[in-house]
Amino acid sequence: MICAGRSVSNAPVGAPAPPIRAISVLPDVTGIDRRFTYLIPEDYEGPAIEVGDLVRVNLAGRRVRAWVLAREGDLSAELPDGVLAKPILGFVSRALSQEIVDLAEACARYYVSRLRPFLGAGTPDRNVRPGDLSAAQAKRAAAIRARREVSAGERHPGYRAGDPVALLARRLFDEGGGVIELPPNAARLLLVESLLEAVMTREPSATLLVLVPEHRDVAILAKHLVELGRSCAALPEEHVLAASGVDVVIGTRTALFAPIEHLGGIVVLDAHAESYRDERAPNWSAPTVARLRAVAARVPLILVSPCVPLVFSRDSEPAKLETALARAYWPVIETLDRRGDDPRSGLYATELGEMIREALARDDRRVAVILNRTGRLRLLACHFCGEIARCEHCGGAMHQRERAGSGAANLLHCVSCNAERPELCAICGRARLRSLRVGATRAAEELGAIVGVETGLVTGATIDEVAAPLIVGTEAVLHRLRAASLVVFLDFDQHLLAARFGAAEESLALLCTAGRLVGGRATRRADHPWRRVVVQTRLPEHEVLLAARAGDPSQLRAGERALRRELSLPPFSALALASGGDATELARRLGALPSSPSEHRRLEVVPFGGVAAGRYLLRAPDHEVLASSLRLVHSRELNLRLEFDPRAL
DNA sequence: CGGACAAGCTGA
DNA sequence: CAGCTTGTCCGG
Repeated sequence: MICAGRSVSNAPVGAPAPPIRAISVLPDVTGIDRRFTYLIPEDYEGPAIEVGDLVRVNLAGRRVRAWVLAREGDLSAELPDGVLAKPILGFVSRALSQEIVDLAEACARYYVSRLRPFLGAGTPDRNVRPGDLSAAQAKRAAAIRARREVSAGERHPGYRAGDPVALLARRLFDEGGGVIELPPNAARLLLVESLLEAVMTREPSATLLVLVPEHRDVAILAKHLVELGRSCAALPEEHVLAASGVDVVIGTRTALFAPIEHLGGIVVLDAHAESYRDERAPNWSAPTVARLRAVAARVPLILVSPCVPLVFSRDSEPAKLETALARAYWPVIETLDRRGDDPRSGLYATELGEMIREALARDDRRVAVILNRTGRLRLLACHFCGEIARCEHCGGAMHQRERAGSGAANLLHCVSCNAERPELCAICGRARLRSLRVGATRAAEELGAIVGVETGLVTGATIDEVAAPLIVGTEAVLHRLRAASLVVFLDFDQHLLAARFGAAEESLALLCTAGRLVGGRATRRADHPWRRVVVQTRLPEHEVLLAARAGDPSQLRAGERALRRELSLPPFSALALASGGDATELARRLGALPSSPSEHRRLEVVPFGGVAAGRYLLRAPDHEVLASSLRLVHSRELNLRLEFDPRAL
């Protein structure tokens, strides 16, 4: 037991000891993730230090930032013998709040993870001085005054309290939250507006937190809401404003960690979107964290999606619009059945060129053509003997690579071992190879020639604005354009047949995204009959295509639900992938856990990708069983990565 | 993470 | 045995 006060205080013997101001902090240093006790010096003159603030401390001789996790009156119980708490070096920034620190701790527990990634997610990029808050509050007061002047007649022209979308949202909010299946072209702004009304009816000063998948959507939605006279903080730029109390806070997944003084509800738009999942460990996903926050704050959570994944509708169907109405908001989807086509016609159905030419001629909007493969030729075969071009060293498929300088012969390049050789067949030695699978780069060249217009290429790597009327590329195209007359999927079977159990849901999501660009069936018919989504496929009767054409994903979901229940796949089980140096040790410890009484609650540990890979797939009946087992055996000294709901499956 | 320190290796 | 590398531990 120590008296840390002695190290900082010269209080005379016999006088009452001054209060010890100790704080518990977590340093912002990777690989530490431990709490340390520091003191606020007696002569400290900076701003009052609160839970969630960033302070600077001296840790093992280094000056580092650290989050304040708790204020402790008495540190005698916390410190081991002989350890003296050091004073903090100063205040750095306001960052989080008690609620967000609690949320981060709940997340770390849920994902059996370190705390630092979650604290980091909510911390603003730029330091916030305590004084900045009052300026933001002044701005908020102005915004509220402005809002009072908005009369009912000045509302968004589309807003009607009796609109089916508004009613649906209102009903779900009043029931305490839930899932809404909102078709691709139904007004999301109307839904948000309705939820905002609901929040403010319940508590006028409360804030609605709105999540969107991409940063681009933040500005668009925020602009609309401001036009409606709502005070609105767009994250991450307006972190301070969000903390000061506004009607709406909008942001991408990190907005879940925004300090909001009085949260009234959370809505996650396009809850199916993959960008809601952090690709870095601990791979947290926004709908899951949104649920943790909503439960802690006791506010409704509304998940909205045109294609509600099974994880959000395991046992019951989402709330939805009446079928005929929903159908009107779905795009026209047309399939080009390629089964009968001559295989030599390549990637393009005979009528495709004419379809694109018509859309370009009759519409100001651009045409988007999607092929989700980058590069030129992804799989090559000898024109004469049919042998696939493979690497002599590792046997992997070789791709075509352009050689620097024009006119030079192409080289074949092995993606896995980097070997190169001239473009010759390894078996018969002849130099004529043909492509079995064409990449987006090559498709852009070919389509440009077929249609006879300027063609732009967009992939995930494209940075510049692309102005061409015909855009060819990977699905990055769908996120780049705001509207299109025609969207073509050149090889949709690649998505439908992907060897992942989520492939069907992801394929439907692609059609929904494309459907937003071309608009709904109801608005299209008379004036823009060519606006549609065209899908080239050899599987025109695939249930994904049937569901999309019917504008009703519930039939697809019913099939998936039965299948996944049968196979005990999520959401009828919980999965995690353990990898890294000590994954084998983790697997051993999990295997040694005493099995619980009822057999079905057992945890399965299966080597993944071969025993030698040192990766293990963990399966339990539900997340809580999985996480609590992992919490029992995981410890700080184990070097491993845990990925819940792994994507690679 | 990165500094401190201990253990292990090398050359004179 | 100094001088160096490598490995392990720990931070308040």
